[in-house]
Amino acid sequence: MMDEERQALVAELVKNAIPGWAIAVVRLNKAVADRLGVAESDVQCLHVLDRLGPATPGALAKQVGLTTGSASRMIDRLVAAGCVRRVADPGDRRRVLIEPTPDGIARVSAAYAGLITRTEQSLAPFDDRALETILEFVRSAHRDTAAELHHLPTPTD
Amino acid sequence: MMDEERQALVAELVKNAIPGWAIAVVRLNKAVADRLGVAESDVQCLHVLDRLGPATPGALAKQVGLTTGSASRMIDRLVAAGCVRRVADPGDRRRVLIEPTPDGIARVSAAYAGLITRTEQSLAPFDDRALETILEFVRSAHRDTAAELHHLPTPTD
DNA sequence: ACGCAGTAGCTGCGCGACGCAGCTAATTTA
DNA sequence: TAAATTAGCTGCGTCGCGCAGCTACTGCGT
Repeated sequence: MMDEERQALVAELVKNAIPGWAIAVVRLNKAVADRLGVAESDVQCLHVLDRLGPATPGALAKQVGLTTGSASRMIDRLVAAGCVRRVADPGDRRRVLIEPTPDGIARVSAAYAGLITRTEQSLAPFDDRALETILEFVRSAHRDTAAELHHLPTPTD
Repeated sequence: MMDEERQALVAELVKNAIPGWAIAVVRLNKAVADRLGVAESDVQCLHVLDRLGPATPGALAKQVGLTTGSASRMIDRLVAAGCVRRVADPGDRRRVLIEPTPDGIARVSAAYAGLITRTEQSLAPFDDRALETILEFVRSAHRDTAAELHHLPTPTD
């Protein structure tokens, strides 16, 4: 059985602190999309490309949570905005690789430069031991969220 | 000057771990909206109501990042879905208070019950000292994100 | 070698969420 | 009391999205 102190800490984290942060993150994502003049999906797509490198439209559709048709239009917009390029796959002539342009990467990272600076400053008071704890936590939170993504999508209810 | 170990930890956090989590959070938010059969803004609205209690349409519009007109339609949808109620403000007859229904609260928290359980399990290995560190970090990250929202918004701001 | 199912991506169409501008009603101010 | 301000709601155009169907290419089986 958990002691009360610990229970209160966990409850505060999962019921208040983390959800509050998550809500702000979603709002910020929308704000960034509005600021860049693109759809939220487009920003998400650029994030995925920035993290995973070139990918096919089909893979991007899965990552972003769109149908392949909508992903095709999304890529059209990003190409028109000069953020990505369509590159033919020589090995399979059906496939197309979507590749972020330097300008696309620069634009999206510029939008987050302020937040990164703020966060670095907020991390300053923590010692190395604490930073390791935080990193471990963030990674586990990422795993949990990703896992939930694969268990939740049951539209057939 | 920071030692290299510390610099690597901070860089990993702000350039990989946190963005990776944030991307998953945005995807999950969209997945939950799809699952509940409502717009992403609607889910965000329910979150805000859950955390802050009854609010006016204007306040909700600000919190969610919509115009008052779009917020009005959003509330129409949530009323139709049985998630919120419009309650007249007796003190100011122009104003309307939006109040979540028990059913609305229940539905949105049910959608996140799995994630909360997962997260509680992931927090089990951390001792009380580590949990305090994590809580402190999450709160500061929340503050940073919220602050960025007010500095980034519209170019006309 | 040939045909046929499977895969990858793109397009016509309708739906719905959004912003904008304008409206009414109620409150506040001069 | 009249004018200005605030709160919320509605017509209309725009645009992102899913769905279904299409073409092009691959690879499997006979």
